[in-house]
Amino acid sequence: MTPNTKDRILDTAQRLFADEGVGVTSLRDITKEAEVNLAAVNYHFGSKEELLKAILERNLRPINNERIALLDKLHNKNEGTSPAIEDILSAFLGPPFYAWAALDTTEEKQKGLKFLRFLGQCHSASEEVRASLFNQFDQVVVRYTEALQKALPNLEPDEVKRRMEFTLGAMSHTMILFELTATNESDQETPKQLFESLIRFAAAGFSTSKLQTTSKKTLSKKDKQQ
Amino acid sequence: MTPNTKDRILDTAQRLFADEGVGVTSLRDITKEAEVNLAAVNYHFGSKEELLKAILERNLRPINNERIALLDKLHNKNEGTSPAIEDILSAFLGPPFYAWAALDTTEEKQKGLKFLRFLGQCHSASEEVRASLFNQFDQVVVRYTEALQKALPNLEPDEVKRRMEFTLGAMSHTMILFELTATNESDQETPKQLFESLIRFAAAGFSTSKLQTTSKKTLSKKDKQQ
DNA sequence: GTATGATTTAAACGAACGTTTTATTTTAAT
DNA sequence: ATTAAAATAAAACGTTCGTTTAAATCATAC
Repeated sequence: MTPNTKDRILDTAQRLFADEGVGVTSLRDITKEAEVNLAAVNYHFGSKEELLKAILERNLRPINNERIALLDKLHNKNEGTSPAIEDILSAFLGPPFYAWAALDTTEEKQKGLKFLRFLGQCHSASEEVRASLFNQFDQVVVRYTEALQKALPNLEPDEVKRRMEFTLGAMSHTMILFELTATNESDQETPKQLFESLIRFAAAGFSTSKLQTTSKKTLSKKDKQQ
Repeated sequence: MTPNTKDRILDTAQRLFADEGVGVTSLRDITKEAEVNLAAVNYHFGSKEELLKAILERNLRPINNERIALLDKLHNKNEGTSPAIEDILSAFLGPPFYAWAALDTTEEKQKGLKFLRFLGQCHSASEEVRASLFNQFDQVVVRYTEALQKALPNLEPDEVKRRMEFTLGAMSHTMILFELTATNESDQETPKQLFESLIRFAAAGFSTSKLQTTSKKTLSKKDKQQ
């Protein structure tokens, strides 16, 4: 309950960043809540930005490692042929959620929720924050995009890239909203259902053929806004 | 090129909010760029938050009005039967993009890009910013969710709600990235293609049946992170 | 026990923030 | 031309920010 100063800062900052956002959370907020001295952040981390990077590093590393490991496992299992779209997406989208679901204590689950929300927010934060996030994340996205392009040979590679962006948007948005559905203790199935729905949604979006046009355009050039 | 003070503030604030984010953009940044006095913001708008609301109001109103009008038109055209999923999604996702594409001058297009990016950022900003955004937007989302639930009677209503959230996430993420693809002047087709891809992606995600399970789980309980 | 390095503490730094105040200029109606 | 209101300008308000400094405390090895 009372770890060393460094971990107290990390835990508290992680929670406040998730709750209030990185930009509006001050070092005074963090150190007061963590019950450590104001100067401790600069002593242990050097600056506020280095603290942010440390939080991202600490939590993202195992998740991204698992993403890569799961993709390798998928490639080994399906020698020669491409894995199923849904399996690829499950390996990509699953780890953050399953890592959270595997947490033991309710206290750890609570902290995990804050971090999922925090991660989702980072996707649309300032350029510096995004840079810290994508430092690790980029390589994972590139590898999964390549796997999806191989699994979808009838789609233009650029179309796969676009659909990967849509999936990333849906994922980050889901992470931000995740806390709202997961805090309801009486319903432990909803979080799992939410991520399974996301995987199915994205898999269907990836799998649709590009030239499918089931209906005509409903917008003409005259329908312009005023 | 040099409108009145009020519009100069609105235009400049819109651009800076989009570029830097709401939280980190100061009134001094805005008034310096707009070449107006610092006190002008509080004189014309009362506060920084009221300025933000004014920007959202000014730009969102026509887009949301068109969304409602297009949905009504769809319902009138398909009397009794539900409109096609892709038509509903096109009516919902199209207006921000088509409003931008209908802008005449490159200067207006540039400002429109900033606003799209700004809008996307607001979706995952602080609670107060989201409140200003959803003040109008909520009613539109509710109406479209109802239309989609009627068009997808085999899906649980909650599943439709979840897929609507996925679509909102993909949309806001796309808006943020939109500027990167649209600023390339040599390629005027890419922005249009991006939104059409989004609509097709979301339509496929909505249309998939809930119980479709094309493959087994790839994650076991033993695969927990360390 | 004493010395040495690591850590914590209290206090202050300069800068930037949103807002307010007061004075000056501009505008428009009589 | 005079007057009242609207708009702009300059300056200062009090707060909060991240960071730094310097002293005090703690831990540990000799």
